[in-house]
Parts: sequence; C-alpha cells; structure tokens
Amino acid sequence: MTIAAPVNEWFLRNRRDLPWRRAGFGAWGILVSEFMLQQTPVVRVIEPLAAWLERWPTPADLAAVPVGEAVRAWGRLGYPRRALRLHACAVVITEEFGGVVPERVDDLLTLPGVGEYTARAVAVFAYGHRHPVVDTNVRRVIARAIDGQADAGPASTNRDLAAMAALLPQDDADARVTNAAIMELGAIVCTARSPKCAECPIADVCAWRADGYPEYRGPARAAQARYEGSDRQVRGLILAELRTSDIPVTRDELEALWPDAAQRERALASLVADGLVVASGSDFTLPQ
DNA sequence: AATTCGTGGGT
DNA sequence: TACCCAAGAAT
Repeated sequence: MTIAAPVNEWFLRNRRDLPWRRAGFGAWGILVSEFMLQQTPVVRVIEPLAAWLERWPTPADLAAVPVGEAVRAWGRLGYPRRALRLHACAVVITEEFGGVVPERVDDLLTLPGVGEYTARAVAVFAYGHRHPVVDTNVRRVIARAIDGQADAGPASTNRDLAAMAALLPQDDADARVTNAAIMELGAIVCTARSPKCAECPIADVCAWRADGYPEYRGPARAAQARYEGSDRQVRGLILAELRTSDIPVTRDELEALWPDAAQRERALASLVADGLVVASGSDFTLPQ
C-alpha cells in the first residue's frame, strides 16, 4: 500500500498515450491488444492492432472469415498460433457469449489463448473489475521493490497474484490504475536491463535499492534456445511464404526455403498439426 | 515443471 | 557479435 499511491500519481503524469487506454476503446479492442501483446513489445503492436480492428470491429466480424485470413493478417507479429486462438476466441464469443466479450475472469479463462494474465487484464482494463493483473513487468517490480531481488524467479501464479493483490487499493477504480501503473513502471522505468532508478517514484521505499542492488540469486531461468537454424525459424520461413502467396505453394517452392529436408518436413508437419497450414492436393495453403 | 512457440530491437 | 528480452499460453 505504500507504493500504490505514489505509483498511481506517477502514472497519471507519465503514462504513455496507448490506443487501448483511450476512452471507449472497447472490450474487443482490449482483448485483441492483449493477444498481440503476449510476448510482443508494445511498439510493434500499434499498427497491426489498428488495421485488425478496422477490418474486424467486432468478434462476429472476425468469426465470419476463414481462420487463414486471421493468420495472414497476423503478419510478422510472431507466435502465429495466437492468430488461430484469437479467431477461435471470436467464434466462441459469438456463439456462446452473444457476441460480447465476457467480463468474468472464469468465463474469460475458458476462451482459447486466454490465460491468467489476459483474463485479468480484460476484466480489469475493459470492465473495471478489481483483480490483480500480473505480467512480466509487474513480477519484476514486485521482485525488486518488495522482495529486494534483482529479478523475479520463475513464475508462480498463486504467489505472484497474491503479492500483487496485497498492493491493490480497495477501490475498484484505484486498483485498476495501480495495475496499469505498476505494469507501466516496469515497462519504462524499472526495466530489465538498465532501470532508471533516478526517475522512479518509489525509489525511496524500494527494497532492492535499499539493499544496495544485490545481484539476482535464485534458480537460473532456462536459456532461450538459439533461433538461427531452429525449427522455429523454418516454421517462420514456411508460413511467411504462405502468407504472401495467393495460390497454393508447391513442395518445390518450400524446398527452396530450407536445405535440410528432414527439418523442413518436421517444421511443415508441425505447422499442419497446429492448424496453421493445410495440404491442398500436393501443395499447401493457409487454412480456409 | 520444463519446453515449445516468432520476430525484431536493444545492449 | 551473441546474447537478452518482450503486457504469455498450452502442453
């Protein structure tokens, strides 16, 4: 509680003017933004989000088109399975929720691609309900300011949600601001690489700072696998080819994308298994 | 619980 | 240059 007030005040003066924070942006827009923001930097989401919502202003609009259109429109945002799940989400919302994005966390959690973070983000930011919202930024701020650790360890949903819940003001509207404010603080001040403690509104109560910025001691997070030469890269190459082609892509064209036949076939098979690619005779297309 | 899943920019 | 990191979810 000693951090909610100063962080809220800081937020009201320093928050970025992001599209999904504009009044009347709508629950659908916020849901789409949260899908796009999963593991993807804010700056890369702005334009695709605007194009997406112009094309599909409601869940029913998206549900009405073939899922392949969603995969194509996803473009280079990364993790294209999110496009499949967002489309599936639109179908469920249209068929089971009357075309209205649900506002209860437990209803939101039933939607494809909606997990603990996204469900609460929608309930809080779109509907104003009072829940803790915990993303990577929030986890880092709490690890530093409260726990005195340089970085958060592995995620632990219950512990992380409880820690954030303990910081929230009682009032729904204030709690909503605090959720956005701590996330924003982690995004632009208490950053992973070079935190700007001189600009931090809670530097005077930060446990990490008070302890002299000790290095992180805890379970090492698994190193991210190298991308170059990975199956992910091959999947990306194949899907990029399909995205930019209006007609089915032949095996010969796919062979030109990657020399290792075994890896190419493995990547292709996994894309088919995911539903991102379908066989069309002896050729391949995005799903219809 | 540990892995897998894109892409691009920062350090 | 090689990492590291990014409003996570599913398995």
